[in-house]
Amino acid sequence: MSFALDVDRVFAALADPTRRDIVRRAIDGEEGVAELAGHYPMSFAAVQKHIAVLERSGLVTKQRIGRRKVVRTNVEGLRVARRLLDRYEDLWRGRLNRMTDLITHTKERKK
Amino acid sequence: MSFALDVDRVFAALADPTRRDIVRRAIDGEEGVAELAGHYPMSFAAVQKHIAVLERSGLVTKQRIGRRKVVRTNVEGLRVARRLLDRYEDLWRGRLNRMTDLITHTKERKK
DNA sequence: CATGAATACAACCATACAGTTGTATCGGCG
DNA sequence: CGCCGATACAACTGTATGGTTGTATTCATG
Repeated sequence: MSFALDVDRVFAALADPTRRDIVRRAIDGEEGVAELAGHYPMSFAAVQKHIAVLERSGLVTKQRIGRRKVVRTNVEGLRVARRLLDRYEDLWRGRLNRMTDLITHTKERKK
Repeated sequence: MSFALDVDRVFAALADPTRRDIVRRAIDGEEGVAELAGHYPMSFAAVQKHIAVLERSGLVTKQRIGRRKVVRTNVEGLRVARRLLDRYEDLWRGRLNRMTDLITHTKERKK
């Protein structure tokens, strides 16, 4: 399976509009590489490469169905990124709390 | 000020561990460029460039304090990325709901 | 108001990436 | 089995990126 889910690769993969759109479409997990390629104004091979990038990042997987390979996004990959952003938000809130504490402290000192 | 907050740049900026660490540290908004540079095993100029990338993406801003320029992360930039990931999650849930509907429908047909 | 600390910028190198075209492999189906 | 639909891969081009060193700018402060 070789499931990397490397944070660097996940964010790098999401930094391209074509790839984000592939991720969106592949949520339904119905289209093969060729169908996906049809939606973008670039060569088949280019889209194939984008999908390969997404695959290495762990954001999508491919599964053989009939004679096609269906691309499907792996929500867990999206959650890895989301959790990281959530941690930053937590730190931010922590900072706010510390600032509030400081203000409170100051006020008490002033009394 | 030139506040971009371009999604592409935000994700690209987050795709580097050094830059993510700068974002984390700059949440407290206390260190200047030189202090930040001290934490990483690379040249001052390299860190400066990383900060410039973060600035162009809208993830951090700089503010002159004394003779330093203090770097502080802009939470709104993080939220832009988070919202996008949230939308994917919504689509995913939507897909799950549609699948459930389909199953329900099938069951009813079987009855 | 001159000096030096702090930051910015330019030029350069190596490597990675997005796109192209062309060729090769793979596997379902007549 | 053999064809062909579908996918993969290789080689090449232009451009962006991460890193370096060196020089320029800026401005607080003694």
